[in-house]
Amino acid sequence: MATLKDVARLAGVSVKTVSNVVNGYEFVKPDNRRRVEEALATTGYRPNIGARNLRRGRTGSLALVLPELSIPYFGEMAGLVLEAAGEHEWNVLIEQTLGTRDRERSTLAALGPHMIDAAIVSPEALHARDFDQLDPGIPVVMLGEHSVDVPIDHVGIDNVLAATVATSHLVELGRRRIAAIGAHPYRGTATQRLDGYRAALTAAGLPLRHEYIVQALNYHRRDGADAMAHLLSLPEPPDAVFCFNDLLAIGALRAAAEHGVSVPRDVAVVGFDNNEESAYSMPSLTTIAPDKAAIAHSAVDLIRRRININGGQNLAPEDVQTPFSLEIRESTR
Amino acid sequence: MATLKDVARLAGVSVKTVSNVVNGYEFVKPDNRRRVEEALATTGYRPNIGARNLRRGRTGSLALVLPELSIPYFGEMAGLVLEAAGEHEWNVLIEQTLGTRDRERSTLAALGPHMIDAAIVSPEALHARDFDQLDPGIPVVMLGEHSVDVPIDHVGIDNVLAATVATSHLVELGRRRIAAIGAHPYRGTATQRLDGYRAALTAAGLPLRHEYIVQALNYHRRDGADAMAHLLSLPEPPDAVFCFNDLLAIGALRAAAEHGVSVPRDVAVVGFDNNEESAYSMPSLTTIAPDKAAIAHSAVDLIRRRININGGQNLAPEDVQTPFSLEIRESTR
DNA sequence: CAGGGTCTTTACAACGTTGTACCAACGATG
DNA sequence: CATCGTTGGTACAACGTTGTAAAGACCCTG
Repeated sequence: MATLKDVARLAGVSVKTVSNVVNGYEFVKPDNRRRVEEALATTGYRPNIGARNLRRGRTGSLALVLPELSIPYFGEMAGLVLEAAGEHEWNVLIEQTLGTRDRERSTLAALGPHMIDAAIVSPEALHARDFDQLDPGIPVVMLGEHSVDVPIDHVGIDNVLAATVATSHLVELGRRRIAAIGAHPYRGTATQRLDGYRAALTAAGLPLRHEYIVQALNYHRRDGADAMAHLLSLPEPPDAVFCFNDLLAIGALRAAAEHGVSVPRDVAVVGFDNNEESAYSMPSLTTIAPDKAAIAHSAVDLIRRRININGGQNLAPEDVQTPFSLEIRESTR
Repeated sequence: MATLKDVARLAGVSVKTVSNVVNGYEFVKPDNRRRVEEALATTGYRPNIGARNLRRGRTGSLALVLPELSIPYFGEMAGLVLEAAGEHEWNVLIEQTLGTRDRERSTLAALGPHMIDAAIVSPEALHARDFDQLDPGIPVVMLGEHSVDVPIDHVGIDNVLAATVATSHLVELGRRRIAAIGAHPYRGTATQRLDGYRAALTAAGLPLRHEYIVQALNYHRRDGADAMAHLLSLPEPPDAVFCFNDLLAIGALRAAAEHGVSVPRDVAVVGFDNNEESAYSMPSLTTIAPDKAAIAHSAVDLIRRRININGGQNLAPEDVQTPFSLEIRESTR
């Protein structure tokens, strides 16, 4: 593999002149520039990024920390973050935490300032004090989850509002026994979505019935199916269900079908996330559709802001709210 | 950020002795070792991976090149590759090609030997000669697609056999008008799956009807729906369909429902890939289930083999076939 | 043609790490 | 006591790049 030295020898100039040509430095004599460019071409020179970064003190990589790539929402988000980061010539190193606090913590701790310039974290089980682990010099943006006590940049939609919109939609359909699937003991977004659900019911003058609020410790399809089966076994089953993500909703659709309950006639279902699969489920799924591309771009922008503005240490943490919409499909039609 | 030098000064030893302690070198006096370890702890030293790799001549990263993370199959595969690579302390840099030959080629070319130790590539549109772009010093493993002319390691299932199994399953159900969705002008796996489909029909003494073979230029849900709609509009529509991936099949299920055609009664459907969503579709999808974890592990193993065995340059390219099974669900029951 | 500025190039050091070579102390051996 | 091998430690160079400082070439002005 050719190095600057090799190219310099071939072109008959110093190493630094080659470096200057490679980096687009202005003041190089046309004659030398030509010879260097020829030498670059014949050697097929490619800069050693590692060495460059060692010298420059940055790495050119971002870390993207998320629970699991096999979960559609995170797969889609990861793809968009890759694209957004690529526009600024960042490589992306993806780390999976599998949603456990242990792995989230150790990943945060292992994120040496040497491997990456910044991190985008989609936490699931982190506590506020876990962020102490993190090197203070490295900017972090949190996606989705919004741990209030941590002074860290954050991007996401207004979960309370979105949940209210979703629940109100069910109210407007004339449903009166509206359940929620996805309550969670300490997941922040779950709490916010539950708040929005409650707010919508209260605004509509509907009672809050605790038996209509079902926990889900994981947000997989199976959990949604189990929760729905439970709801349908109640003496007075709901006539609508708001699920805190699309996977839960997909599971709920299946459980409904297996119980011979028609969606949306007997039970209307709303999801959250707008996974690609939700447009094709049977029936297709009404869902809250966050603007995922906007989330990805905002996250990258927040990082650029902290990196470019001298250290960005004493910038106040920002909280960017990205738009969302309610995508109405067959499951509530 | 503390460096070896800082730790050495604090412990009152040379830089190299600290380096020796960090790297577990045996012959360090207990007394010094203790002092160094204390200094390491108080400074919170973390090795600069970039510098280490520059010195050692390796990067500690793999590239994973695939079409799109938002496609469930690749999301799931990426997650498994991350885990498999993590077991050997490799970081994974993911690059999306969006399935275009241009981006696949430029990604291959940009894969300097400096950023990564090796690459795992899941090509979609690459031609054999595109691999010339690649630095010969960097090991590559291809997933799925098997471009015959390229002397490169490869991991995947036996696509011809798997397609035969899928099609034969439909034959055994008593279906006689079996269609295939997913033919593709130059995608290798498509050709192989078509071969397997043809072989199964021939073995069963069924005629090959060209109107039952539908192209799909992309393998998304929409393409499957379009193809199915087309098939159902034929004067003699099929009574079974083998789709070359699960997304096509999911689309086909929806098109069938929209045409008032019952699955599996009127048309049985088989997919390929066993996406997680396929166990929850309505009806759930019979599908070829490759052992994805085995693919991920084999790919990482092939890379380790090439890297460990001195240069691995003159090792014959290996072709690892991983197991698969037929997962029978409602769509053929 | 001396003086000054602008362009152009270069040698050197440094980023943080590790391999190599070498030196020093030590106990054991002859 | 000279020699040797083992153990423990160090100085230095090198990985490939770029910032700094300084030197050289050039052109203008008076």
